[in-house]
Formats: sequence, C-alpha cells, structure tokens
Amino acid sequence: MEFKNFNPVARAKDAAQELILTAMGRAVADGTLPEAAAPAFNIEIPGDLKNGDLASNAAMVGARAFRLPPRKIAEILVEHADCAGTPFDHLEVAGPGFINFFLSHRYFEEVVLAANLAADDWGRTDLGAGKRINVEFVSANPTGPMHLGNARGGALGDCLASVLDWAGYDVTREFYVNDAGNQIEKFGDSLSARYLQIFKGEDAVPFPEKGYQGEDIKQRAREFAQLHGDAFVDKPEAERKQALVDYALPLNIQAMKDAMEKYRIHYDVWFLESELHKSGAVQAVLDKLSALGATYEKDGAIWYRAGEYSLKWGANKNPKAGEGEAQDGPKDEVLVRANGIPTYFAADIAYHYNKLVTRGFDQAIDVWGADHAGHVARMKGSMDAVGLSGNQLDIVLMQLVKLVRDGQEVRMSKRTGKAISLVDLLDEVPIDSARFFFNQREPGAQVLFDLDLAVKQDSDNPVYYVQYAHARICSILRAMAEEGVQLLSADQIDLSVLTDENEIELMRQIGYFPEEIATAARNYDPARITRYVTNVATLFHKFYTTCRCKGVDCDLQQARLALCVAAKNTIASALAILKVTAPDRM
RNA sequence: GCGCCCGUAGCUCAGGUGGAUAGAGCAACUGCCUUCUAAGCAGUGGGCCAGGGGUUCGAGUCCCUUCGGGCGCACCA
Repeated sequence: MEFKNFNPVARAKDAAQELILTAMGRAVADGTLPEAAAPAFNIEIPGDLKNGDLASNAAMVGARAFRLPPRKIAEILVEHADCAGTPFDHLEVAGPGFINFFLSHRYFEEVVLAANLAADDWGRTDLGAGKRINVEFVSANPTGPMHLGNARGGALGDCLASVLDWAGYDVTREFYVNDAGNQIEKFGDSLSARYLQIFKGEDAVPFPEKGYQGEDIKQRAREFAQLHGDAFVDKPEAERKQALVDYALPLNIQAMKDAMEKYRIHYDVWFLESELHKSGAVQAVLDKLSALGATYEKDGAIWYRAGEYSLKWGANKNPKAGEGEAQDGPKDEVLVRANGIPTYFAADIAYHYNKLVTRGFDQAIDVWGADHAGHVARMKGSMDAVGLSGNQLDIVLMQLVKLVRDGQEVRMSKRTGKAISLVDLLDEVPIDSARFFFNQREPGAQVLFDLDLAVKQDSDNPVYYVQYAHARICSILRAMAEEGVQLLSADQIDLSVLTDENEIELMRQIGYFPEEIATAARNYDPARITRYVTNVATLFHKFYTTCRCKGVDCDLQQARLALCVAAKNTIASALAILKVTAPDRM
C-alpha cells in the first residue's frame, strides 16, 4: 500500500458517500425506493462517537424526494449497502434517520502504518496541487522596532505558510519593506532633528510634530554622530536626511531580519518598495489604470475611481461624496498626490500586480492587522481594476494583541515608543511558548497574551503539555532499546491486537492529522494545529497511563511501539509546522 | 453617524457548509507514583450559548432587532 499523500478521513468520507449513492441506486433499481434524483447530503464526524465514526443525513434530506419517512429510507439504504472493500465494518440507523458508519479495525491499522511508513511526510497531502502561493506577513515599517502585533503576525503568517506547504501548495514567504514614501520622509526628519539636537541641544532644535519619538531614533542618530561627528550639521537638510536614512535604514532592516530569524521565521523574499518606484512598476500600473479608465484628475492629484470595484468587495458607501465622485459609491482614493508623489496605495497596487503577473503567483495572501480592515475592499477591487481578479488576493485580518502582566493589561503606546517590542518579548518569553501562544487563537479573535503564563515553565503552559508527550514517547523508545528490544517495521507487525479503547482513540486522532492540516489550509486557520496536537497529546497521555509497552507480550509490545512511533511522528510534525521544538527528554 | 469583527462555565477559549445529551484547558475540590518521565492520569462541582423575535423536522450555528465590547471611515501606512 502506498501511503504518500494518504488522508484516511477524506478517503473514508468518499467511501461513505459512494456507499450511499450505490445503495440508493440499487434500491431504486429493485423498486424499494421510488425513482428520484439523489438529494445533496452530508458525511460528517458525529460529536458523540457512540453515533458512529461517520454519519450521514442522506435519509433525512431525502425524505421529500422519496416521499418516505427518514427512518424508513435509512433502513432501505442500509439494507442495500455492502461494506465489503470499504473502510467500514457495519452501518446502523439511529435517531431521526441518521445513517451511522462504523469503521473496521483495518482502518485504524492503516493509520498506524501510514504514520510509521510515511515518517516525516505523514500529514502531507496534495490538496494544493502545487499551486504557487505568496504569503506576505509582518511587513513592519523599517522606521522603528517591531511590536507585539508583529509577533502575532509572524507566528500566524509563518504557520499559515507551513500549513499550506503541507497541504501541497508551493509557498513563498515574503516580507514587504516599506522603504519609500511618507514614513521614510518622517524617518529622515526625525533622525535629522535628533542628530542636530546632539550638537545644538534639545531645546534649540524643534522635533517634528509627527516625527517618531522612539528611543531607537535617538540611538541611530548617536551612532551616526560617532561615525561622522558634526560633519553633517551645516550640510543642507536634504543631504543630511539622505545620509542619515542611508545609514539607519539598512541597519533597521537587518535588525528585523535578525529578529525574525531568532523567531524562527525565514523569509524567501524581502521585497523592497523602493524597487517598484525605481523600476517604473508604479508608473506602469498607473498608466494601466488610466488606460482602463479607472482614474481621473482633480485638484492636481490623480484619483482612483473606487466605485463598483470597491463596492463589489464590501466597501462602505461614501455618504458625502465630493465633486466628480460617484454619489452612491465608496470614497475615491488618491493615487498621485498634488506634489507628484504616488501614495502608498498606488505602490501597493503595483506590488500586488508584481506578485500576480510579473512573478506569476496563482494566489497572494496578505496577513494584516485589523486596523487595516478598511483597506481590504479597495485593495481587492484594485486587482479587478487592473485587469486581474480580486479573488487572487486574500487578506487574513488579525485582531490585535492585548498584553497582560500581573493580571493587568499593559497598554501599548506607539507615540511614546514605550511599547513592548518583539525583541523584548523574545528576550523574556521562550520562543516555543510565544509561537504556540500566538497560534492558539484563530486570526479573527483577539488574543490575550499573558506574560506570566507564557514565561512559566510548568504544566500550566500548554506548550509543555504537548512537548512532554513527545518526550515521554522518546523515553519509552529509549527504555525499550536499552532492554534490547528490536523495533520491527510497522508492516511486519500484527496491529490487530491494538483493541484497548485508549489505543483506538489515539489511532483515530492520529488519523485526523492530514485532514486537519487540509482544513487549516482551506480556512487559513493554523490555530487548528495547536488544538489538534493538544488533543493528540491528551490521548497519548491516557494511553500511556493505561497501556504499557514494557513487560507485555511480544506481539502486543511491537504493536504498541508502532503506535508510539505513529504518535511521535504526528506530534513532531505538528510541532514542526508550528516551529516549536519537540524535545527528546524534559 | 456608516461599516466590519466579537459576546458560549468564575477565567481563557473550541464548537467545518444548521444535526443526536453544548466541549477543552486553567481555577476549586477528591483520589492515583516499589512497574516505560506525576510537566501525567482518574473523578466532582460549575451554563436562560448576552436579551428578544423569526425561518424548520431540528438553531450556539441562518435572518431581524436591542444591549454590551473591539476596530476602521486621510492628498497616513
């Protein structure tokens, strides 16, 4: 049997579907059911496993079409179903007309086999069929240190990318560096003011009102002053600013790269916004929009006719539309300011055009903070406007992080620069803990990050619960090796002896792994993986306390060791997706 | 004011396209270490799924509404 891309759950569901359709056909053929089109029905995993391993509502939704009571239809279908050659042992009718499917033991044996033999690839599927996806995340401004929100965005984006990779997509991780435009101007103004203050005194040089207040700006200015002394004090402002930015920006970008690497995030691409301006890509996309009639001029600026493009993606209507704007559409957007400088929005359109056309990605995913929600509709709409499709760009909106310490919310302030930075966080909290925490909640849910809990090195911290399961398995394998027990290959072992309830439940959970990854990929929700791996750990701990490997008869011992290896491979792979370490001992 | 997200145990949260008796982890209480790691396991208590209407065989899930949180509505990014 080939276990590449094996997904037991998907296969069982397909088999169940097939089984019902075949039974329906037979029943119609022999006249027990009237001639009727097969209704659309579900195959699902029941909440209570007493109701079978899988269940279908086929009889209930077919009541109208077949003009018979649901239970009667269910009985007819079960009578006409043949489980031979399927993953099922038998079928039952229950409740108001559910058809419940009970898996054969062979199914569970195949799960153990697959998880052993596929080894590091257990869990992978070909759902994505090699489609090229670009996942862009964090993309923090290089003008200052990254904050807690970036930490969540990093963990989320990186794990989302992993999950897509495991689901068979060809994934590129990307960081968009905003090294151009307004905020770089502000960056330069701030640096210049701090530099001059060093030589002229803080009171003598006014700090720009909208400048960056952070200590990091002062630090860069001091470093620059140590290198160049007062050589730039009397230079023209533009020249001084340029020199300061040229000095500080690469250092800031490098600092972000270092922090991300420490956080175990490795980007395939660091994409510079400035390249889009230099290469003429921004101008090209402006020309294209203009040729397609999506722009107009007003008050010296070039505007984007948001209209139906944004509306299609759920944008607000603009209650006070100005002159030239559609009265019943969303607000139009400036692409090129009256001063001739393109806006961030213009560059962003060019950037996504670059992803989808120039670099030929099939799909782009952006992970954004919820504070950018207002940008979603017009960004997707602009893809339609340049002749692509808004469907090719998916935005994952992430709610912001609340930090709790000593039971108190720690307020973050961007303005004073007193926010807890990502670097501070990583100094204080173990990486395993941080990555696990940030992936416990779905993107749309607010995260409460409890610093005290994250730092704790005990069982209150859920990451250790999972890691401990892995370490325990390794410990069993070590103990067996010390006793001189030879591990047979899983396909040489009689797995039919694994009949304890705890063994069955562990095997069942292990079998969910590929489908769990696939669902996480489909829903862009890597938080499923932390919940899943916690479940596996729970079932392993139960198995551990009731089913011993040491001191049992040889056949049972081999079978249990194979189950241990299956659990170990599953936990290790799930943790690998999260980029959390899987220790051999604790 | 307009729009988006959210409201489930004391706390933090799960509950794929509506399904069978609403779950987990913390916290509280009670048990279990001469045997592969007790960072573990077993058990007890705890709920008008924010309130109110509707849709149907069936609603935590879908629709409307009220209340209560969060976030957006720039020639910022």
